[in-house]
Amino acid sequence: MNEIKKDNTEDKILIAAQKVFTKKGMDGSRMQEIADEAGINKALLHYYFRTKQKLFEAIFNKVFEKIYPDLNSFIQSELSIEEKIGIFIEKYTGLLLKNPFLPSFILKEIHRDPEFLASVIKSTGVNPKELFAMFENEMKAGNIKTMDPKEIIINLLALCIFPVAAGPLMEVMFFENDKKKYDNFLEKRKKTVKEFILDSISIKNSQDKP
Amino acid sequence: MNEIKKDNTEDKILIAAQKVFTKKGMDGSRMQEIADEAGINKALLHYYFRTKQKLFEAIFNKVFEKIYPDLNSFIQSELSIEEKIGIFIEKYTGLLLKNPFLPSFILKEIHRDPEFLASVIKSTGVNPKELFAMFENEMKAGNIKTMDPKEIIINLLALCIFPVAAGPLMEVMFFENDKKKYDNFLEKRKKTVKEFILDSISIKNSQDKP
DNA sequence: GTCTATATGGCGATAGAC
DNA sequence: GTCTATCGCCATATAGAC
Repeated sequence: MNEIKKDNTEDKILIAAQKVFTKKGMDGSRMQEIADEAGINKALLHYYFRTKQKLFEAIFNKVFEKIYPDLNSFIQSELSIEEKIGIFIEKYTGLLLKNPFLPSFILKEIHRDPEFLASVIKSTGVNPKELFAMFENEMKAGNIKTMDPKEIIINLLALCIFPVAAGPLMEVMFFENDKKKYDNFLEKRKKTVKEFILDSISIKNSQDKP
Repeated sequence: MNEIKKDNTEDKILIAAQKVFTKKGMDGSRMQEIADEAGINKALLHYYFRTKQKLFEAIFNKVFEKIYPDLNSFIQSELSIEEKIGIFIEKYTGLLLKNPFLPSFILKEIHRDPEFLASVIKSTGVNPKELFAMFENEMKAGNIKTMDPKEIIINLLALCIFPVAAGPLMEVMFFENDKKKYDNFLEKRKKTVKEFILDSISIKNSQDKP
C-alpha cells in the first residue's frame, strides 16, 4: 500500500507531467501547461525538478518501466509457451488500450536522444538473453518451429504496439474516424493476434512449405 | 523527366526542410537549421513559404504521398494475391529501409493535429474499399481464409512499419546497438514476413484449429 | 530574389516576498 | 513550500536595403 499517489505536490506534478509529456512529447510540451494541469505555479515545477529536462527524464523512466513488461515472471513460470504468449498478448494489449499515448510517446523520443534511451534501457536491467533462451529451449524440445527468436519477439511487439501507435491513422483510413469502432476492433483483435502468432510458430504448419 | 530536383531555391528549401522535419518533427525543428541545411538565409524561407506551419504542411503532404503505397496498380494487376502481397512487402520494406525516418515522422505528427491528418488523407484520395473488395473476392473464390480484411492489412503494415519505426529501440535491446546487424536482419526479414503473412491467410492451415 | 537587421512574443529559469 | 514578478534568451516573423 505504499507509494500510492497522495495529493502532495510532487505527485501532482508527476501526474500532470506524464499527462502532458505523453501527449505532446518533450519538444511540444510547455512547463506552463504542466503547471496548469497540476493546479500549481510554474515556479514550483522548477523548485521540485530544477529543469524541464530533469522532469522529463523522471517521466520517461516511469513510463518506460510501465511499458516494459515484467518478463521474468513469464519466463520462469510453468505455463506452456502457447499460454505464455497468449497471456502476454492479452495483458499487453490491455495495457496499451488503457494508455494509448504510451507507444507513440516512446517512439517519439527514440530518435531524439539515443544515448539517453540507451541509459534508460540499461537501468531497467532488461536482459533479452533469457528470453531468447526460453524460445530456443522450446525449439530444441520440438514444441515450436525452429527460427530466429528475434523474429517472434519483434512480430509480437509489432502486432501489439503498431495498431495502438498508429491508431488515429488507422481510424481515419479504415474505420470512418470512429474511435469506438476501432477500440472494439482492437479488443476483438487480442484473439486473432494470438492465433496469428501461435500459427506462425506451430510445428504442424511447417510440413507443406516449398 | 520533369520535376526533377533542380537547384533553384524552392527545391533546395524543400529538400532541406524534409531532412530536418523528418528527423526532428514539427516541434523539434528550427527554421534556422533548415536555412543552414539549404545554404540560404532564414528570411528566404518566409519569402517562399510565409510560415513554418505552411512549410511543414508542404513537407508532410509530400512525405505522406511517398509513404502511401500506390495500391491501384496492385489491386488491378493480374497477379495472384500471394504475389501481390510478396511484392508489396519487398517494395515497402525497401522504401522504409532507404527512408528510416519516415515512419516515426508520420507517427510523431499523428496525434498532434488530427484534423490536418484527416485532410491530408482525404486529399490523397485513399479508398480502402477497393482494397477490402480485393481481399473479399479472394475469400469468396476460396483462395484465402475467410477473415476481416482489415486484420490482414493492419498486420501487414505493422510487420513492415514497426521494426523500422522502433528501429533504434530494437537495436539497443536485441542487437547490441549494432545498426548494420539490424539492417541485415531487416533485409532478411522481407522473406520471413512474407511467409508469415501468407501462412496466416492460407487455406491449408485452417483445418486443424480447435 | 536575396540579404542584414530588427521587431515581437513566448518560454525556461530565477529572485525574492511571504 | 508556494507565490508573483521578472530576467534573458531564442524562435518566428517582418522591414527594408540592395
